[in-house]
Amino acid sequence: MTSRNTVQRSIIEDELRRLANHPTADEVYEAVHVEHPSIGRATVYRTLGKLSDEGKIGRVRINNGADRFDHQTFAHYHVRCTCCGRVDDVMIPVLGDVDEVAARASGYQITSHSLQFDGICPACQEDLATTA
Amino acid sequence: MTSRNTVQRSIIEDELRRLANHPTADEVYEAVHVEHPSIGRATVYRTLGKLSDEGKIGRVRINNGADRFDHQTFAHYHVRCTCCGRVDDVMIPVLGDVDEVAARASGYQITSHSLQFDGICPACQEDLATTA
DNA sequence: CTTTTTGCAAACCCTTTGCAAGACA
DNA sequence: TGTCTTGCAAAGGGTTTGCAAAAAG
Repeated sequence: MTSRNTVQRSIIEDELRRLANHPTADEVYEAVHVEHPSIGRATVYRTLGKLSDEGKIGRVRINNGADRFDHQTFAHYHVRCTCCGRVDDVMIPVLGDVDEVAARASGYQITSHSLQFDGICPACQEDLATTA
Repeated sequence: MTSRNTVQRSIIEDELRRLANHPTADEVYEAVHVEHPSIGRATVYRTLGKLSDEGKIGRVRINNGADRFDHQTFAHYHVRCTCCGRVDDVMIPVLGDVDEVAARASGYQITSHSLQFDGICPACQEDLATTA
């Protein structure tokens, strides 16, 4: 069950790092497809999944939307623009004690939390201001 | 664009309040379907959506899973059991200042945040303890 | 009588899966 | 060689939508 180094795997990982900005699996697929039309969609989904399971990349689960993949792996939060859908990093300190507090409040054994912000990105704020 | 009071609407809302425990739209549909086989799935999805848009019920977006609906409408957080999938309330104080902090950190105009916990519910903890 | 809502089925998005062929170690 | 991975197409879960008929105001 060891991971093999295939051509596809490194192409996909490279493309994710090139795109940099939290692409969906499908966006990675589209980008890869331009140069390598033979690489299938399923391979991209499978490979991104494996890479994130192995901790080599991050997976950002978005409420009500496709998962996004992150070339960075350290813990941080994300914000999604409700106008254009883009997703950006939110560089604020990770909540240290909420898991413990939530555990006491719920009786659950907490393994993780995810905090997602929704809002309007700077570009869309501009657009709204000039349109109005 | 005013909301009309239809039979289906009140049946669906009543059923949600009876179920109480964060059902998915499909679970509400199944429950409604028992007594009212003529009510269609699309009606349940549409009605729950409208009710939550109107603020009469809550919608809980679950990472990587079907949306759930909540008969309670005040702001609170949720935890999902990674074993059995159940979703419970987490009655901890709502984070008051994170939106502002996130706005400063990201340049976004933040409209909301959602915090979801993942963990193991008391029942599954039992099961794991006795099985191991 | 006008507008919303319903029920149905089909479409939709995102993702996973079965399988035979191909690539890695 | 033995096992993992690929590519394809089909299936899957969750949800939305087009449309004509029915119901609300």
